[in-house]
Amino acid sequence: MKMRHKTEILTIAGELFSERGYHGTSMRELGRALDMKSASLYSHVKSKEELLWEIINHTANRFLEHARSVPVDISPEQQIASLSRGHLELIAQNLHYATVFFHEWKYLEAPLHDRIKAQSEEYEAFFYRAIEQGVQQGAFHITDIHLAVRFVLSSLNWTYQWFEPEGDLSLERLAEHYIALILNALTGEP
Amino acid sequence: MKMRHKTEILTIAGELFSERGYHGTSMRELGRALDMKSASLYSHVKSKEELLWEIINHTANRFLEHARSVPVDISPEQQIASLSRGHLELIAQNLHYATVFFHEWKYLEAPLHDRIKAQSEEYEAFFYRAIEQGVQQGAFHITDIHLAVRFVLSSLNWTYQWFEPEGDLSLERLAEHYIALILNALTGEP
DNA sequence: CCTACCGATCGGTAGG
DNA sequence: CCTACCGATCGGTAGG
Repeated sequence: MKMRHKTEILTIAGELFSERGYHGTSMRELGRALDMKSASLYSHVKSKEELLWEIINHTANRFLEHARSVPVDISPEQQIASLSRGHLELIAQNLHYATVFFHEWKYLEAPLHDRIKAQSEEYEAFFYRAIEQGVQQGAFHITDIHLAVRFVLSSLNWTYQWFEPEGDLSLERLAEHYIALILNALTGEP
Repeated sequence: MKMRHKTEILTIAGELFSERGYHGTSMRELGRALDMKSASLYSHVKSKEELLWEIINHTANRFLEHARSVPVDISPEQQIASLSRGHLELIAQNLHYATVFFHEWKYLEAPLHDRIKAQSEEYEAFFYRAIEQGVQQGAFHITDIHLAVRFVLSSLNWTYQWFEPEGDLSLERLAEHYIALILNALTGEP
């Protein structure tokens, strides 16, 4: 009859949702993983969707927090490097949450879905402005900044699909190589 | 009482699975979208998972077919360009199937899962060999080819998450810009 | 945190 | 392709 904290429930929910999907995980399975009855979960959350929302919203906030912490008075290259490194670290160090975030956010109901969408756009704007600065300063050679933002974020996001925290490839090495590839892509002559 | 073809069922299943997920779509919903009872679906397929398998296997085969059709006696740059263009075309022109492929393949049962995994590795090898050739010829400056393959495929794969076939951005323009960014990334000085 | 339970829905089958 | 139906499971509530 030991009491659970909400964060403990969210952690296990993140594991199960990332492995089997939100719709593929039942409250009974989650209860079983926590050694409690599914009915007891409802004293911590008011619905299954609340679990999904908390995982996704928490992750979105962490992405935004990091982006806001990147200085804007460093070079565009350094901004892109810092944004990219933070992005990869967040994914690699919170693989379950990141997987749920990327994989399941579209299953949130409309108002919540829209809030995440707005946060994503705010987040992308940090990449946009860094690349824009780089173009203005002549460091980057990009004719479609929006497309370049998509390209950079695509290469970073997909990491959740294959990265193994216990594998041979360290996060440091991954980040170093990816940042080099991204900066090459942005600076290359047209 | 009009008869349905299996491809028609698969097309609608692809739409529903891509929008609501495999676990989030019921056979009754699929039947409703096809104007038939869910029980009747079982004269076409033996299980819900067969629908998922056919969509994913068909998509995997099309990816492989294109990769095999790319000549190996053209320059590494041209090989990467052709592989990338084909990849983007396949996603953009089969957005529902591609979404199901990327999003739901992990929900296949182990033996089917393994077959798709093997096909994915075979597919990645085409990118690997093209980049390897480019490195040997001095055109690409890459120290970790596996990581470069991941990077390239990541940037391409994520397209299914945001591309709108009816939107302002044409497939041609997308492919042109992405190929330039990818080749920049691979050729850039270290 | 539990037991007991609700109506709804699930994938799938029998038999025509 | 249909009607009728199966046992299992779903998210969630009542009441303690």
